[in-house]
Amino acid sequence: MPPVRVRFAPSPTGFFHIGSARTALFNWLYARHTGGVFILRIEDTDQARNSEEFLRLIYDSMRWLGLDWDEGPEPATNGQRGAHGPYRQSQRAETYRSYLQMLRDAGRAYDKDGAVWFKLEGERYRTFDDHRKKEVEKVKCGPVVIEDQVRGRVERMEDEDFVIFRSDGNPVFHFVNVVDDIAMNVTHVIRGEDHLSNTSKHVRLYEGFGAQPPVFAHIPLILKSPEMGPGKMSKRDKGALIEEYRQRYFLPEAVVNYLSLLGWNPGDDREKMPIKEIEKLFDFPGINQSNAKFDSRKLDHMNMLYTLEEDRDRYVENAREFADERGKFLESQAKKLAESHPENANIARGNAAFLREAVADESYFRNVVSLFRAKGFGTEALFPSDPSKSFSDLFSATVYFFSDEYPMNQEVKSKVLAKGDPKARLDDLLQALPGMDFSSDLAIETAIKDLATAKGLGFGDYQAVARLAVTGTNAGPSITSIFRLLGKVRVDRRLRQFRESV
RNA sequence: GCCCCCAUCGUCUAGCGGCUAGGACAGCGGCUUCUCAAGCCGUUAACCGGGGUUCGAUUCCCCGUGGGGGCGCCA
Repeated sequence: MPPVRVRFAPSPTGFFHIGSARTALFNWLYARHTGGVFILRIEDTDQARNSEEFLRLIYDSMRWLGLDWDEGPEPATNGQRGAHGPYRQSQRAETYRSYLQMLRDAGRAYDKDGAVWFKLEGERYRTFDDHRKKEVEKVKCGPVVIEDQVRGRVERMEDEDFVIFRSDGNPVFHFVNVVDDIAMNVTHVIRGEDHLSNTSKHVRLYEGFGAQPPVFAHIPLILKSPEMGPGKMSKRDKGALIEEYRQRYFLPEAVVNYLSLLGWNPGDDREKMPIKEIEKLFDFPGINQSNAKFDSRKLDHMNMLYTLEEDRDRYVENAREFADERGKFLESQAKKLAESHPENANIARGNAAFLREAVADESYFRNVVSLFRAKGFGTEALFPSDPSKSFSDLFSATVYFFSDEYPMNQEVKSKVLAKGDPKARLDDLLQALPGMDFSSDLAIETAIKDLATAKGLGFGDYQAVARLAVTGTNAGPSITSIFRLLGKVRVDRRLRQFRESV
């Protein structure tokens, strides 16, 4: 058995979306599973629609996901890695020319209407095509038989010559795809089911070159979730772009784990698995035949599982980076808005300044972020997808840690104030505060419990009103941690201020 | 219109002729903790329909229906 060589061949004509990522992942997994070679090949023959920016996004997204390639472009050096390059089709014109000559020499290519066509073998006849509303020439030949590793035996008739070089002189997808797979010794083609119908063309081309077709594995597509409507996931659908998850600081392991489960499973109940485990178990028999609908809630859940066990330092680093990025974004917004909407510009500038201050005290920032990490913050709550809500994120959830100007949730306020005797509880706390030990969560908890016991009450009678006073809301970390991080001075000031307002 | 693929809870799926049809997400109910989460316990929910084959079909075959994809000088 020759070593496995698989490839992922995206074209840089748009954002990198989860369908592409999943195809890349399955190829990568198969290479790693078999100890084979994973090739990245850029299919950029359509100059009109290509862009260097989208190309960069492919590299970045793949690296973020951890899908390293053994052969392919070397973007850092503008070079190539591997012996079968170049790996950008825009640089392979010579190869295509010589392969075309092979076809011409074998009498399998001819010119028509300025384009070059691939010639099928068989008896010819003309017929009217209803769909295309024109007469076409068909060729009588046997069906193409594909032994697909996922679909099983698939037969399809390929009965029309097709274009392999456009009249503008550029080769078309079917041609370059097959030529490169031959030239790069690709042994297994793993791609989306939308290519299944194309495969008959490809097999005919392999035959035309006298080459052995690779093993095909057509994997199921990722469809929209029911609430998004019918059809397959497209770049416009919410949650379709890998870039979005990166910007929202999803953990790439979580995204990869979720994606691996879309159309594949290990054959048992396991879902959350380290990538090494997935590598070990991944193989064609585990791949499903039916399409899978995308479910963002399950992805969120997977991300939460990873977040909860995420290494603390990296989590804090991510938060810091987020604050930094968001700060820059806000500053640039402020600059843009300065003349047209000065008020909004001021808000943006203020928020940016806030973020700068928040990260300035490193250990304090670290402590605050860690508190939220322990609560599984990591998805929408922490890093929202909607940039217009520029402040409804970690820093709206934590604003009271960094500023005395935190919003008071009026709904929560009226609810909390309606229960028991909040004013008395605030007075109790203010009175006990000077003597309280703030050295640890446990010490604070003990102090509040002692106070409650002395008054014939429970911890909860103090928790809600204290939380409201110092945070303005009813959600967040434990009140003891909040007290400890804020420190006695600020707690005292806020309790006092709040007491006066009620 | 033609061709190809697919079909188990709302969603991801296990099942590979005999199961009380299992798990996960979401939902619902409860417990626990100082709130919100998380966690724990419980619970609602599925074999698309019709024919065969078989002692027996979710499982194999055919038809229908439904879903998806393709039918470019896009990739």
